[in-house]
Amino acid sequence: MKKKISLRVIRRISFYYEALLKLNLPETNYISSKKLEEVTGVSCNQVRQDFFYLGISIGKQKKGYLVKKLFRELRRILSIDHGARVIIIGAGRIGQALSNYKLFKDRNITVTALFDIKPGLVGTEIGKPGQKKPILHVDQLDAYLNENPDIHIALLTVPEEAAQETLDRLIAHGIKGVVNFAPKILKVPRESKDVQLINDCIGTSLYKIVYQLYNKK
Amino acid sequence: MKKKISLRVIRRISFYYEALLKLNLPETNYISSKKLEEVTGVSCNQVRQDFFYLGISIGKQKKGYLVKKLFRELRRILSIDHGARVIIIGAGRIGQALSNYKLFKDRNITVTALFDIKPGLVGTEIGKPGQKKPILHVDQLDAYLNENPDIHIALLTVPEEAAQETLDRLIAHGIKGVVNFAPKILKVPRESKDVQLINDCIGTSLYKIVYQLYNKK
DNA sequence: TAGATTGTTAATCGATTAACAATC
DNA sequence: TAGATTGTTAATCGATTAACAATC
Repeated sequence: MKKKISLRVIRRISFYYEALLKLNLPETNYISSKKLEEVTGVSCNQVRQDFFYLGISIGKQKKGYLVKKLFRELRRILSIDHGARVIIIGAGRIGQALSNYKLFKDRNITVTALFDIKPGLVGTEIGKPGQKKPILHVDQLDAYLNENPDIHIALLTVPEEAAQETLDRLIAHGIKGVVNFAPKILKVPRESKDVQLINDCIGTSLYKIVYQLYNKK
Repeated sequence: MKKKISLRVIRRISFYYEALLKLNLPETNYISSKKLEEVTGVSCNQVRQDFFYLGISIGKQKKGYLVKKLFRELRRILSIDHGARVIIIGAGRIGQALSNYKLFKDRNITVTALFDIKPGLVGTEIGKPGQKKPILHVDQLDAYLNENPDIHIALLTVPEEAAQETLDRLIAHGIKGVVNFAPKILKVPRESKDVQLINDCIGTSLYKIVYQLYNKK
């Protein structure tokens, strides 16, 4: 029975990893939970709690965590060395932005292709020379996934109205993980419970700001 | 002393609002918490709990909530009738996508202008005819905010490297609420505790999917 | 009336924070 | 040694779920 790891934990783990990337310390240095608090904003107690929960017990009292070892553990947890390959459905502005996302490069995630239905887009390529990604027609999805059996993840950036329908189609084609960026909560059909879906609806957090700003006493 | 309302509650409230928009029921209809569960995926218990917590007690036993009244309450909580006006800092693909975001229109949020530093962008306009928004230079920010004293919210879509610096600058110019979309946790300086900041880092949830997919037993 | 649905309280669950003995 | 920092447990906090009396 696997321990369940919440999105919150994974998100913090990714903060630690990014902070480590950015600090660019020699591999033989040590970094303490206190220092990690400083650079990530996550309390040192939370840092240690996370490490404990995930079974990372590599710290040395008085010193902290060996950068080399910590890197290795974080990479393992985030499955960075798997080098996940993903596709993007919807080649609008958000899809295009994601196709070139620096964050993904740092995590060894490769966008291999985009899919759309717009005649002006389909058949073109985007990205810098040497990293060009084709924009294919959604009808080519099935063939593409057959040719690329290592692709299990899709990022969904189609318009809200097409989102649920497209998700169903992706699942029918065997996709196992989907991140939905449209501002609409999607649901995985009952019969496909093994499919992972995250609703990462862009911009919805704006309403907290609006709420707070207009409800000050 | 104001009750603290978490982002989660506000997000769910926005789901209810959107569901209501989409269902487009006659104002004299009733909608039950059970029906809201069906269309939003939020359990009926949670729906009633939220309404109770927010002081919305307008239900009728056996019927549910009068659509007209419920709309009014949700709009009030989300401050939709305030018609918030916001600016976007960073006119790249994500900034441009947000400037034309359907979700914002539904919520009566208006993007009035974008800011950037790129010579090719500054001075141009984007958006459909009749809704064109200027792209101004970041140096014009101060003057712009003086001319538009009703603008208190900025959406931050600059590259990661420039994010913290730009946030500090926005705060110096009097901005009171910021949503950060860059995949980097930003912090509000200690001396500006009244500024609301939400780190809505796009794409970071992808790591949960990757994690889950590569850690199946 | 019987059935459905609310408002509200209590129980449960999960996540964060605090504390501290162990020890390098 | 004294001080710092870990790993781990316990306490706290907050959010969700369950239950049910009230009542239309």
